[in-house]
Amino acid sequence: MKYWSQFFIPTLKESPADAEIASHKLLVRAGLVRKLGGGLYTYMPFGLRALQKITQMCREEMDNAGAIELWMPHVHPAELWEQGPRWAAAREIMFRTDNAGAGKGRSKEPEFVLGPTHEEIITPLVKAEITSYRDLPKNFYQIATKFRNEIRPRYGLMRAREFVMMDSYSFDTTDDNAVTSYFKMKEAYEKFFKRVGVLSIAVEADTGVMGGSFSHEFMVPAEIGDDDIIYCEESGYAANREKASSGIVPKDLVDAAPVGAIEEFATPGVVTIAALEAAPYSVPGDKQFKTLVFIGDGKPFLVILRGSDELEEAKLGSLGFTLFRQATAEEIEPVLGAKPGSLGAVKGTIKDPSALAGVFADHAIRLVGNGTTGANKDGFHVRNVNVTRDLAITKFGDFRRVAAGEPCPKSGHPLKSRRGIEVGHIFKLGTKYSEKFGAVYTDDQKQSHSMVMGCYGIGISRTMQAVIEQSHDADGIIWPWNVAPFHVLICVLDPQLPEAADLAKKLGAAAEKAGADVLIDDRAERPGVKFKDADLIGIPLRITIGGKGLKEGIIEMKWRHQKEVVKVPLTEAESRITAGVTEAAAKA
RNA sequence: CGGGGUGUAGCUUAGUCUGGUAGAGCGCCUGGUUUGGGACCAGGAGGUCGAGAGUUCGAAUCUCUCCGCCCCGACCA
Repeated sequence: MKYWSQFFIPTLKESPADAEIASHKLLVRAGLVRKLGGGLYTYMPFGLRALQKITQMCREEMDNAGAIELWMPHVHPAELWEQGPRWAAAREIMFRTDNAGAGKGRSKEPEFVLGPTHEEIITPLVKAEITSYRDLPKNFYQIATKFRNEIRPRYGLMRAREFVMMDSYSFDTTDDNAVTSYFKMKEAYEKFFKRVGVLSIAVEADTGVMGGSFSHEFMVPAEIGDDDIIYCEESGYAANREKASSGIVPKDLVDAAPVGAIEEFATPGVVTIAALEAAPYSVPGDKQFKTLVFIGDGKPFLVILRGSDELEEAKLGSLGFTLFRQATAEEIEPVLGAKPGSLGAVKGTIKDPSALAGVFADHAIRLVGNGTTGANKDGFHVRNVNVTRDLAITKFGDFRRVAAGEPCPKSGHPLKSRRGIEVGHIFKLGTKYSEKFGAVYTDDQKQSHSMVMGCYGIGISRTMQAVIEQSHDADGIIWPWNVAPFHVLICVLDPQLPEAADLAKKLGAAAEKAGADVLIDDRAERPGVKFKDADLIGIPLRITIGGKGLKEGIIEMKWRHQKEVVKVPLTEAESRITAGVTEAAAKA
């Protein structure tokens, strides 16, 4: 039982100028956090209570799923990262120090990084400690502060430079077992988010810089989310837009028959899809081929899409390049023979085909048939281009961005889209890290194999804010029971009256006995201030004790998520509160 | 990193264009009146106007440099 006057909840009437979204404003107004700098926040006593409840539930669900908690350093020798498979990509977001050894008599100054995640730490550890199949599987986790030098911190705790994350790493003997471990985690995550009281949906996701074979993200639907979720209510299909595919290309597609030979024609000044769609050319976007040039690990490669489609750049990750980027006009011309706007992939028109690392085509271009594309000659295009006859495709793949309204790949119903906040992510990694670091085990046939890994993360601090984003109204936060910093708020309107103070203490003790965390507002404030603050900080159950009510022989009960104020006779107060607490806890 | 914006008291801000003693609301302190949805009256404290340089008799205001913060894009839990 805490007394407000002894505790510390600095509430604000006005929103801070730098807060844009509801949850960020409320975090600050309700006294949960204070900002130190961009993406850096102090968890105030009141906010820390919510964070710790989330942490504890996460710990319990991980333990229940058989994972084992440990604690790893957050200062890492950069060497380890250099040995790992993603130094080039990851160093961008890491806080680094290269003068940690300065003035200490070392000839070479070691470089250190602050850990953004721990694959590079856990894998060498497991390599050293586990060598036998008898010790597998294992899943290690920690709940700790992570550091990422975000290019743009945003929305309070949503994207911070320093944040609390649960990260977990599984090690298995075989691919099948790794899949089992993966789905055990998926189940643990679902239980966790349910306990937190936040609606989250698992969607298929891109593996990004993490690498690995498949992956799910846990998304909290919210308008302000950074991600697009593509989903289908009929089939249950749901995926991050970066990963989503659609059924726009029929499985039994037969390519259109060529209507004639390729024919070059002059298109002076035409360098966009739209310009070719216009008169006098009038070639619809979906009858054009769009040719994009990228540089992958130093070599150019082509991506071909329908003119009407957009590239989903994340999907190029499946091509296996460590680093890739768009090519510049200067890099393009010597290889293709023309500037952007007149590019194509028709056999024989590419100036230097041997320079290319590959020509990758989206499946949907097979819908084109007798299409038009650049001639690799400035100011010229070619028509009657057909995929199998005229293009030298290295590999087909899914590279286009899916739009809402396209058919679901499973049911064929129109796909929908909505925004979401990513609060958790699970990856089946495979052997990418274990091979690199030599994490092998010996099986019962004395054979040596790389361990099969998975890695899993939950943004604990981000989840706290996602809860607020999903559960608030115009007056303030509406905490779900299990994450509420306190469950019961006893507003004592006349704290100077001994009978009111005594009753608050007695009812608080009863609520505590029933399992609730209790806060008593004993401040010498006017009732209006107390009610406004009560709504703002969002404690689920409010009990009001006032001099007026005491004379009538009643107190009041009000749930934050309901409008009604219920008058309760003093004689029933204790039992009604106990019953309310018990019921709310059972439902949560 | 590219584009846009912004910086004045603990918080929200006016004043900047057109240079001339730095203002308000909230919050805070003192006294009084109030007392069931952010009360009222009287008094008070609190500012190197983000930092530095320059122009000027005089700079919050004009110029330059730097820094912080916010928004849009790429990245992420």
